[in-house]
Amino acid sequence: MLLAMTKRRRPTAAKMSDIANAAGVHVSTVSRALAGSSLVAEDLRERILKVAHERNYVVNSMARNLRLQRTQTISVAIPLGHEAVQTLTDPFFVELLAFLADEITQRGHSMLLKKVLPPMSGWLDRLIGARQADGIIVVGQSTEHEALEAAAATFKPLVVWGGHLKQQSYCTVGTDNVAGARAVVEHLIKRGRRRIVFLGDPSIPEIRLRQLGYREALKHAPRGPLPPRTVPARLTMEAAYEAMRAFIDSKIEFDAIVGATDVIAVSAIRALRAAGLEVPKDIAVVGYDDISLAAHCSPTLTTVRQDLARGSKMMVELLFRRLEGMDAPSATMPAEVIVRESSGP
Amino acid sequence: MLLAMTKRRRPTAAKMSDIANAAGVHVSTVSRALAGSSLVAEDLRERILKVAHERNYVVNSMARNLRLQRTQTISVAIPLGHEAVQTLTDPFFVELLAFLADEITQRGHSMLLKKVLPPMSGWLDRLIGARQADGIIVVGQSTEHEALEAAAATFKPLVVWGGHLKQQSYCTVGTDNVAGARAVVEHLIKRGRRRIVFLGDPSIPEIRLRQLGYREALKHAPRGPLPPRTVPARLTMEAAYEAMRAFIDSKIEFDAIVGATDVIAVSAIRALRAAGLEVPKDIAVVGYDDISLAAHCSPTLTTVRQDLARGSKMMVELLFRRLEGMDAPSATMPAEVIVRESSGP
DNA sequence: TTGAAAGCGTTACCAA
DNA sequence: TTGGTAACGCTTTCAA
Repeated sequence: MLLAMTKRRRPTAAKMSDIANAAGVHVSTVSRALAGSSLVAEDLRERILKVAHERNYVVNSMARNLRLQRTQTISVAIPLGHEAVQTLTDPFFVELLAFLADEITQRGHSMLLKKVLPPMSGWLDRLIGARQADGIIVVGQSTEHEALEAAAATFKPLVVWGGHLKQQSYCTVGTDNVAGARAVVEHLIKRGRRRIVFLGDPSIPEIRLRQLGYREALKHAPRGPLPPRTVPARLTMEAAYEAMRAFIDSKIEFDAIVGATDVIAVSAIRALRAAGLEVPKDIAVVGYDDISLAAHCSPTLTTVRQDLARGSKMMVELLFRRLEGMDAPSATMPAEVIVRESSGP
Repeated sequence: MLLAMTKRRRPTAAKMSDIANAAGVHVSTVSRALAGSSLVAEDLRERILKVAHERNYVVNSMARNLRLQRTQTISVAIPLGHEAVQTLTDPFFVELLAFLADEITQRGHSMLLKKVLPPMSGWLDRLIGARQADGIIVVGQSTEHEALEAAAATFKPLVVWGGHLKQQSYCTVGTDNVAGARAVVEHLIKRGRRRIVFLGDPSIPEIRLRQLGYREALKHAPRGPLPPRTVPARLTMEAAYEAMRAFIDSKIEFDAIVGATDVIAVSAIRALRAAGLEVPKDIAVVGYDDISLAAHCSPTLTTVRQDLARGSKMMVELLFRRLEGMDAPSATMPAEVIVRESSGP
């Protein structure tokens, strides 16, 4: 009685056997008709389709999935093991998601979005084991390199956006972080900057590779090696702002900042200005990603562009190749320096 | 033979009966043990859990869903019937998605992301009928007011982000578009602007409500009514830029632009500058949404803030209430004017 | 060309 | 407290 008041059943949806009864045939015939099998007579098929349409019938995907042992779904997982705040804020990832949704939808699959928060233990095995999806795309390696490495040994339909590391057996798609970072730092050196600081968290593989490129550029500076310096900064606006502010307070001299991401770079600019420093006059700043904000912030941000449309298309393509049992190797795409105002004249 | 070369089976995952065999009990006992039922003896439960853990067992969600008649999944659908380009680009929606992912995950559900592209016919019935999700959140009414109205009659667990229209039976969450737009236009009037143009596509319900607020503000201007003028502009950066450019070319005089969204406002600023006009000196510009770009673009954008964290929390809360069979009415949240540089001194 | 029946991996009811 | 069994709604093999 109480139950009847709080719980209310929604109208039971039609199932295939209902359609079969209404059309005066067996369920198996309806199944064949709906699948467009050539076995069922043309006129009968049309009659069945009409009945199904009239009753708004849609095949129950739970039953269908169980029977067919596939879900027509791709899981997109975002590990946030490294984030201070556990919310998905970086526009880069979010833009990437939108592109992935496009590509996955286009192939007639659904996209299941999974945020993964600490404690991280066993998340990938659970995700694979639950069989909610036919394949998995992981956006960003975060702190999960080892988990990915372990899973890839037995689970093939797995593609990761991130940095390509040496001795890595899972499939990654990403831009050439080392070359991209090196190029943008070389650009800073060309503009006369000598005390260039890297702002970012090198415990994340992609960031680590960018740091590597940064160091290479300094080491091979045309007028002799320049000293490297890394200031750790997490990926959120607030954390990066704080890190920049603390570094300014330390009174160490510098004339340029290499943000590990655009979000970090933009936050650094805000902190620099708050401290009375001018960008790019006093301090030049560059970022990485070319999120849409980069072209619209003030000053506009010199950065390294990652082609997300291409990247997401590539990831989905590789994943589907793997779903078909074929091998699909990692792919590294070129990164392009986009020169704007923040790196100075 | 050829098949064997191209298709490769992944290692068959353990199922519940495997665990049952290994532990020397019946499947039903394993099921109970895994569910934490008090019926199964403590020591036996632990033995079963250990066996399951050793073999990395995870319950197959396809089978579980079918049996339980629920999916622990929420579909988030984004109708793009109105978009020129069919890709999900508006940062506002994308930020909203991120928050929704947070809220849905927190309640132990998965989030299924669905873009809906033209032709739109029947998409909602299909989405409901397929039973891939227990409930549905629709982000933006787009052109789909009627479809929503029809579906809401029989399907309760449906919540829509968008404008609250009169005589609407489906559940919406959104900010008070009329009041928000009215307030920001009143702000422009206070700053001395007299020829204020609305830039946006009023065929979308939310935008239509903002246009209404805009008109109200003009009508009740303190020194007598001001003339309204709407320039239609679709929601993408490119379309808005083009629309603004064309309007500038028309030589009609104006001194302020009300962008229906921040994306439109930012694009308008770009077009105005390209035409040699200064913002805010020659033309004041305001937007709507307060996406993160608004605080960082140049000049910074005066806009109407929608609290997305609160909005998404509200949507998910209402949806879950509806899943439990309770009624849950629409909710309208206040909108707040954020004054920045683009509206002038 | 159609019908009957088995089976996908769970959970829940009924017996023991 | 445990085991057996039916059922969730569909697809597919085998018979007719």
